[in-house]
Parts: sequence; structure tokens; C-alpha cells
Amino acid sequence: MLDDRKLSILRAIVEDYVSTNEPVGSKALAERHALGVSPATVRNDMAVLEEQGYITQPHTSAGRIPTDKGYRLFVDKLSTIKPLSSAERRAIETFLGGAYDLDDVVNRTVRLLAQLTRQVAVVQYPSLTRSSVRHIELVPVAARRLLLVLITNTGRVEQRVIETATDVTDDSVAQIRTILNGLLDGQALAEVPLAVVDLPDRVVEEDRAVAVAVLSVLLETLVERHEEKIVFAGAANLAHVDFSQSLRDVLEALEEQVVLMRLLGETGDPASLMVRIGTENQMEGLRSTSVVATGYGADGLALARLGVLGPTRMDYPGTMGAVRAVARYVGQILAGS
Amino acid sequence: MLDDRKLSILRAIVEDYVSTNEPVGSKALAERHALGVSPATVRNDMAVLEEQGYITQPHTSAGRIPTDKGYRLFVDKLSTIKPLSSAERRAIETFLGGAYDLDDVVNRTVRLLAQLTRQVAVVQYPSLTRSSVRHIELVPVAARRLLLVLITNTGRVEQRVIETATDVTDDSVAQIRTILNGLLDGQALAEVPLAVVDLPDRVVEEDRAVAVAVLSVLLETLVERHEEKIVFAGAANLAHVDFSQSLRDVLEALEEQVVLMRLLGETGDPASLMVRIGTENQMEGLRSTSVVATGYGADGLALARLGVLGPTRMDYPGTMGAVRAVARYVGQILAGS
DNA sequence: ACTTGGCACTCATACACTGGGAGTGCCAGA
DNA sequence: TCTGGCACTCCCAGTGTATGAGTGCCAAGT
Repeated sequence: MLDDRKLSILRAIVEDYVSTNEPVGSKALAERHALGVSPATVRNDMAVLEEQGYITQPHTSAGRIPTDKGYRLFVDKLSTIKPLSSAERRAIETFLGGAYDLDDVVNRTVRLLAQLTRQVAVVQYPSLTRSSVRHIELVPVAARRLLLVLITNTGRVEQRVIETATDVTDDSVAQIRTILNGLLDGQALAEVPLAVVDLPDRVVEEDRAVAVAVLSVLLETLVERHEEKIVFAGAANLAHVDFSQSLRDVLEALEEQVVLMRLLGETGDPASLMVRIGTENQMEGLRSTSVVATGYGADGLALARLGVLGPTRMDYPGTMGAVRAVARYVGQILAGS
Repeated sequence: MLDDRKLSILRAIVEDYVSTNEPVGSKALAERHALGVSPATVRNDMAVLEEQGYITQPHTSAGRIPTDKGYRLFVDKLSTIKPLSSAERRAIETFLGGAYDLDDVVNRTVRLLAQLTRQVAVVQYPSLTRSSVRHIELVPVAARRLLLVLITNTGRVEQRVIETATDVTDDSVAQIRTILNGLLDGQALAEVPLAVVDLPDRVVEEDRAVAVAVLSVLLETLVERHEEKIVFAGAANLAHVDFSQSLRDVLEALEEQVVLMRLLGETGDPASLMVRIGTENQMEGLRSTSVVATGYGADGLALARLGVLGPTRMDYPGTMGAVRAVARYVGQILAGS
């Protein structure tokens, strides 16, 4: 259906259009790339490519630009992921190497990715669900108020306030804390509800009410915080892109956690890169953007996802390379700390 | 120098320009506002106002628009802060009322403020410096690695990893933790360095090295984290504003913590509103924006600052009202939790 | 059967020109 | 000190035109 030359022409169109941001015509194409054929021949092939829906003209007598379908073919068949330069690798290492806690890792990652790709970077915090309990702390902060602090093995720290019906002594707190840690230390978060259910039975009579309060807040935390935290950076990189739709729509979408979640897609095999192009994005307002995302996590286990959002007219090989490299590096950092 | 009528005219110009976004001419002004004089008289006054630098014409034979100096006079002398509608008050209450931890309070606040003012909202996390220690936790996470968790009375939680040169037993950790809490409980953070300095002397010989490591990380935390965390929201509201400079500059500035810090200004009297107009902002790239900010915190004590950034052509009375109201409300929430 | 050069055609873009209108400054008179 | 009148400036929108890039198609060449 499409012979090699037509594919080469499509590849050339995508590459030229991405770098110049102008519809590319037959003459310029024949000149810039050593196709070995005349502009007229290129025109004929372009007519076929247009008929098949891979490219389109913004208006009669303009050059051609790729359609979403064209980009898709380009990404799937015509391009290879571009590895980073060694300078870029060094930059990643030095920039991420200095991070000292999870917040810092995530923040640095998102900024780094935005800078590398010159696009909007999106990073999801490591999921609670797949991690396990490293420690639970229970701190009295007032006569009838406790602070529950949950530390996971990914370094994430969750905190919630617990109101109790009666005054609680420090001794009671200490006792509950000890039991709690005994029950939960090292447990996967998914197992926590089962493991903790008989907490009230294990404490002395007068602490039972408190234990129930602690229990319910702990369960709540696990459920509510299941909605993951996501950050983004590099919005400034959108400013000089001309979207067919308003920039406003895109910025609005970025500030919605839920939309960002859907944007990054399902947590899948962390080794595979997901590319969603233009209208492949279901989200209203992001029809003219593309997303490149992947999972990341320690030990080849996907804890969360990160990615990049930009115009469909995007340097896919370069972006894919950057996303993959950063994801791998963050995985190493998480595994090592 | 400027009689009452000229001031009224300036006020009218600011108000009309803010609402229409178009240079306002003498005729329209005389009609819309009951000034009791003819357009010709208005023209004469406008000429004086222009001479004094309060207004300017974008081009000959256009209406006038306020200068930064004009807005300044308007804010200082010609306007009164507009209190919120009761519907808006209710919205604040219900929206902020549901918050369950500090992160949540800050996030909700920044989103709320952005929505109320239809501009970019900026909120600084409550400062470490003015708060005090509620609890310090020391958790072993590996043979030679401890996690230091610092909980302040504002609900902020800081965490840092401590590497030790030798293996540490759980007993040692428990002992150090107890001593640490004994020394620091309730201390203002500013006092911590002094209070903690003799920690190594108080532990048994073999724990001394560990205690020193803990000490140094703790001090580091206090110093390094002194650079405060700041978040913003509502960038989408910038999209339909036409800045004289590029939107990109503004977006870039917003992603720089340091710039945001300077933007909000010095932590001062929480009751007073700071308004910085146009070129009064020293920051490159924010010359055509204005900032309305104020301190907030529990018990009339400014813990941090929050504010709004928008075009100089801004509804100052309304924005100031919203900022003040939100700051007060957040203060109450912090005091009560 | 494919490739090529030629040619007519289409349109977006840039540019110059125009008239209308909003708004101004100034002046003479009340 | 205010007001109406008037000449003037200059933005803006609309129109017309030339230009040039790019196309589609066709007939001839390989």
C-alpha cells in the first residue's frame, strides 16, 4: 500500500514540519532530503499520502502537514527513540543526585523533565497502594487530639489528625503505637485493613474507644489518599506554542488532578512508553496535544507514572528518549534510598 | 494640586478602564458618570491629569488609560476595599472547612483564591521559623539509616534521612528520641539550635557519634528548609489577558520559588495589605503585573504570606477584599487546628 | 508503468490606499 | 471657570492588487 519511498517522504514531512513549524512543500522536500526523485514525483506520492489520511493541507496551495494518523505511523514505524547525549545524562545525574527526600526527588524530576524536553512535564507521586508500611507514629498534640503519621517504604509520609472523645494519656498512646507497629510493620498497604482490624481487641478496655478512632482514621487515610498526588512544571513552555484551541483550556486541564491522572494513563509495564497523539486523547481541551508517558519505580516495579505533554507537533524521538531516561534514573534513585 | 473633581475623574477612568479594557474618552466618561460637567471640562481636567503623569494615551486621538502612578493614587486614596458578598463568604467557609491537613489547607486556599479573584493566586506555606516543635520522631529504617521527622505546631511535617557511620540499635534510637523530645518539646524553632547543642553530652558514650549525626541533620533541616515552600494556582486565568510582555515571562517567573518569595514581599503585619503595582515590582518580566498580598497566620501572628498576581489593569478593591477575607479565614483555620 | 518537466490555477499573505469615526486640543464666548 | 464649536490627528476596517509558494494534471520521456 505504501512503498518505501512514500514512507520516507512521510518521515521527511514529519521531521521538517516539527523543526520548522511550517507546512512543507514538494520542492523544499526534494531539495533538503536526498530522495533522488523530482518534486513532481514527490507531489504524486504526497497526493496518495493525503488520500490515505496521513497528511493534510491547511488550505489549498499550501504545503502539507502530518495528521494525527501520520504522527502515529511515524512513531510506530518510522522513528527510533533518540538516546540522550552524554551531556544530558550528566545533567540528569547531577541534578537528581542531590535530592534529599521524596518531595525533593519528585520536584527535581518534574523540573528536569520540563527543561530537557522544553515541554510540560507531569510526575505522579509514588503510589501508596503498592508500597508498604515502614513505620507508624502516633503523637499526642493536645488532650483530645492525636497526630497519626504513616511512613511508607518509598519515603512517603502521610499525616492525619485524630479527634478523640475523651482525654488520652501518653501511656495509652504509647501502648497503642506499639501494638500498631507490631501489627503493621513491613505490611503492604493493601494488607493493612485486614491486619489492623483486631486492633481494638488487643488494647486494654479503657483504650478501646481511642483505638477505634485511630483505626477508622487510618483506614480513611488509605482510602482517601488513594487519589494520588500529581505535580507539573514547565507551563511556560506552552506560551510560544500556538494551539488550535485556546491555551486556557490546556492550562485549566493541567490544574485538575483528575485530568492529569487520566492523562498519564494506566499504570502498566514500566519499561514501555505510552504515546497518545492528538485526538487519541479523550480529554476535551487536549485534542491538539500529545502525551508521552511511562511508569517508573524501584526494581522494575511500576510505582507511579511520569510523562510529558506538548503540541502534537512534537519531537517524538527526542521526547521519548528523555522520558525513558528520566524514568529509569528516578527508579534507581528510589531503589537506592 | 488636584481638586476633588479631578480625583473623581481619575477614579472614573480607572473603574471604566478596568471593566471595559478600552481607553476611556471624555464623552463616554461624562455620560456614564454623573459628573455634572461637560465633556470639554473633562477634557481639560484630563489634560492636567496626563501632565501630572496619572494617565496616558496609547496614541494620539485615543482615550486615556491609567498609568502605574494613577493606579497607585487610586488604591491609596480613591478606593475602599470591597467586602465579599455573603455568597462568597459561604463559599470560603464550605470550601476551606473541609480541609483535613496542612497540605490540604494550603492547596484549597490557593485554588479558592484563584477562583474568587479570577487571577493567579500564590500561597506560602507557614514558615518554620515562627513556629515551634510539637514533636520529634526518630525512626530506624535500616541498620545505618534513620528517618528524622519534625512536626511543628502549625501541622507542618519535615523529614530527613540520617546516615550513621555504625549500626544503631533500636534502644539507642529510643533513648536519643526521648532526650531530644525532652530538650525540644514546645521550643520555638528559633531556639532549637541553642536548646539542642548539648545533646551529645547527654547520651551514653557509645551513642555519641549517632547523636552528633542527628544533631547536624536537624540543624541542617532548620537552615535549609528555611527557604519556604510556595504554591500557585490559576495560571489559566492569565491566558486571556494580553500582556505587553510575553505570557511566557510571567509563567516562568511563577515557577521560580525565589521569584515567588520576593513577589509576596516581607512578612509584615498580617493585618495590612501590600499592593505592588506594575513597575513597582522589581522583577524583570513582571513589569506589567500587579501583586496584592498580605500575611496570614494564627492569633494575629504572621506565619506566612499569600496573595494574588494579575495584570495592572485589575479590580483592586475586589481583589483586596478577597485576599483579606481569605487570609483571615485561613488564619482562623490554623488557629483552630 | 513510473518518472519528469511544464503549465495553468488557487490562495494566503503583504502592501498600499481609502473613508469613517472617535477623541483630542484649543479658542472664543458666556 | 465652564462650555460649545471646530479643526486636526490617527487608529481601524475594508478594499484592491501584486506576489509567490504550492498544487494538480497532462503529455512526453525512460
